[in-house]
Amino acid sequence: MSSGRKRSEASRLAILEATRFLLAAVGYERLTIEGIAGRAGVGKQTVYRWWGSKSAVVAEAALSGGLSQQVEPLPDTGHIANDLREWSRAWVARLTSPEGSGLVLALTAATVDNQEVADRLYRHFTEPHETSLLQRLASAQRAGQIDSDADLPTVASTLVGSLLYRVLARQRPPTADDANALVALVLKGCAPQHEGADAVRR
Amino acid sequence: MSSGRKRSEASRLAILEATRFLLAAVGYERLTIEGIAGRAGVGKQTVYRWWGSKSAVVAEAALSGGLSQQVEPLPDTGHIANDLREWSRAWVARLTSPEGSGLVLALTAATVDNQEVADRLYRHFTEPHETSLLQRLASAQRAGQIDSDADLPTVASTLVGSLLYRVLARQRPPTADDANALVALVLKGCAPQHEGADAVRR
Amino acid sequence: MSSGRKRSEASRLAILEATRFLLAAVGYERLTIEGIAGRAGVGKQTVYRWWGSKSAVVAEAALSGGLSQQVEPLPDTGHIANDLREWSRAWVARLTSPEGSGLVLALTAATVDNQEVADRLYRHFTEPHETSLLQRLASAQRAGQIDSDADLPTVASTLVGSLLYRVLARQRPPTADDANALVALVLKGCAPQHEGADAVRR
Amino acid sequence: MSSGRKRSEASRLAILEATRFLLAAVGYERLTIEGIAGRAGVGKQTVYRWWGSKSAVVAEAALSGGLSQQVEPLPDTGHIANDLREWSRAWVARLTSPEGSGLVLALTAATVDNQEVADRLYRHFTEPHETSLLQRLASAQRAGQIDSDADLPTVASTLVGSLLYRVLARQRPPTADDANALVALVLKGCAPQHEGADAVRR
DNA sequence: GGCTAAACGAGACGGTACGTCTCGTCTTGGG
DNA sequence: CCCAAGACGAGACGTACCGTCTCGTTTAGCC
Repeated sequence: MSSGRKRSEASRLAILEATRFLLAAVGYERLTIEGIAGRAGVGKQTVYRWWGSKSAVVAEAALSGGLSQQVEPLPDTGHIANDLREWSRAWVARLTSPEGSGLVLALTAATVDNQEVADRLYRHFTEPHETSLLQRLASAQRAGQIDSDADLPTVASTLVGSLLYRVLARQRPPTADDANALVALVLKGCAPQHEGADAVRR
Repeated sequence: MSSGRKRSEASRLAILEATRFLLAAVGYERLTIEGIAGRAGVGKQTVYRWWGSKSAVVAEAALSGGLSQQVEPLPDTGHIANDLREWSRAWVARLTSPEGSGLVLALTAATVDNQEVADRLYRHFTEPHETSLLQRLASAQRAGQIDSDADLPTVASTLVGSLLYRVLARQRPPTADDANALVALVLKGCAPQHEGADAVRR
Repeated sequence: MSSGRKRSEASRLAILEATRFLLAAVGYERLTIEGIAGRAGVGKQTVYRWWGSKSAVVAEAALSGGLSQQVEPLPDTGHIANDLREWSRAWVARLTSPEGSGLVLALTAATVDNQEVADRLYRHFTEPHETSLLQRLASAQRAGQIDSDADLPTVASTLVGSLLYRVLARQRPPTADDANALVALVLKGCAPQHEGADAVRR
Repeated sequence: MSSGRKRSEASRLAILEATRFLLAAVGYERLTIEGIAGRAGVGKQTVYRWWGSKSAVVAEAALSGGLSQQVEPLPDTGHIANDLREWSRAWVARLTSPEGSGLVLALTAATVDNQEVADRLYRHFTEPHETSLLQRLASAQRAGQIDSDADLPTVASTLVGSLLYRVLARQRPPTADDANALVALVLKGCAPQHEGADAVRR
């Protein structure tokens, strides 16, 4: 019962790096496995051995590259509005940077192409942001800055999705002002109900 | 100065129909011009003569097919909450139907692939919904049901984008309850300010 | 009822020429369809569209190139021994020339690989030589220079095959002397049986 | 300092056996080193360590398998015609058996591919037959059954090569009758010259 | 009503990339 | 030091489509 040669970590990294480079250079549609293998100095089989589809390589390349590490757990200064504004500012900046928007488009294409990849990307890329938001919102809720009846998951996914949508639409990319407007809208939407703040009442 | 043969309407329709069929059958990634031409009983050149790219055919096929006609201009019963709930219910139903979600995915892929197509799709597919929402919201604003300072474009695009995002994420598809929660959040977020409902202010 | 574009004669010829060149340059085993297509300036599909296997291209390339045209119909000077010596000299010269022997090896490999190609090569390459020999032998038989009971097909195929075998064995290639010895052996083997067996003498 | 593990005879035999099996099953062209190693339950490296090329393995497999052992040294009953007929009958039977003809084709392909293998195969496979024939012919010559001037090597190689050629041509395989006709032709061709039967001499 | 010219179906063309197979080499760990 | 296992870089396989380019064959207007 022998074991054979070990998987080459150098090749793995070269493939992911080449994928990231080419994704930025030519976009998802024009990205090819042959191109990746060529630029990584690797046989095509080595790509197929471990990934089996363009979308899978792209997913792992994106997840192991920049962009996802920085899921910094949202500051908690005690002031939810400031914290959300800060978060949204950073999120928008990242989404609208050249690499960021390109990556969002590529990952979206991969998501569209492949359910399994969609799951993986969601789990490692989008969900952490929602989770992180959720925790901060819950903390604000406990602090009484947010209504105790508020539907926090809806709030979180609205914040994340609404901005992503603006990037994907490829029309005017979202600005810091858009982000602030969104935060304002949503925060007021879940503000605590003391006396007369019964907006939706009727 | 003769004019030559006219463009064949039959071929045009056959191509769009074939595109719609194949899009549903195999998805955007595996859709090919050759496949479209073959199924439409048409030469490839006839496709290239009038469209020139996969994404362009897909865009026109989608826009000329179902889904987009029904941009009914949002009911105005005078009760904004009810009207938005009704709109969101219909919107979610359409997005989560098998054809609907498939089409959203395909159009997203086309949008990602091609800026020009992105513009066209936005203009004919998404924008009308936002516009229609916007008009209803403006009407509600005039009726005092919505705060006069509310940022209506942000409200509209949040409603549209937030639900689209949930479809694109391909995780749990949005439900009528999700839609209601979103409407409630957003409506409260732009409710009129009576006196001290200044939750976010401080 | 349309017809589509016609087959390109230029491509056909370029492919056959490239095949001949590469066969001489690298041999049958190292000949590739990609190499042929590349050197011919042609898409691979154009090769596969019309031939479908390496051996088939090689067969047609060989048959349409040199070597086979020259099945000159064997001189008939009335002197069978001289005529056969002349034929065998030319046959050996052709088989042992660099291109000749290379081609024989390649065609043999193709023959081994593919029965259908074997048939075609036999019919167009070897058989004509045997037929041509057979006719000359029959003429000699009528002239009384060859025994009337002689088994001419055996004689012809022995002459052809015996020399080919020496080329294929890739040991000492056959010489003019070998050819003469073979002719002498075979001619004596079918000499007329009268009294003094002076058939060929005059 | 130590001599390490000894070469595994079991692996060697398994490789040769697998080669023979696969040669019969799929032919030379579709035979692969990986296939051999796989079927032999052996690492590829073990094949490369000891042979280094497909043709080399095939050569050794063929030589160490059936077909070659039986180079029985030709009977000598004192009657050369009978002995040659007996030999040719056996030779044809072996060449035209399913395994025999397949092996001839495979070995021919190997011969074509590789000069070194060609030498080895000639030396161990074809030459012994010619040598054995040569000895019997020399004996007949001494017995006066064959002309003293006869070119025995030509006779022997004609007998061997002419029949091999018929197998390689892959048209009608040679029969016992063909063999007899060949023997008759050749034997008459080197029959002793009684008086003035010097047909070919001048 | 014949002429001309563009659009049509068909399908071959030079290409690119696919995903698979095999090559010959290299690495690992067990015997 | 040999071996089975098996990953590796390389590159050919045969297929699918790309977008372009002929081919006849309709099918309009226009004379």
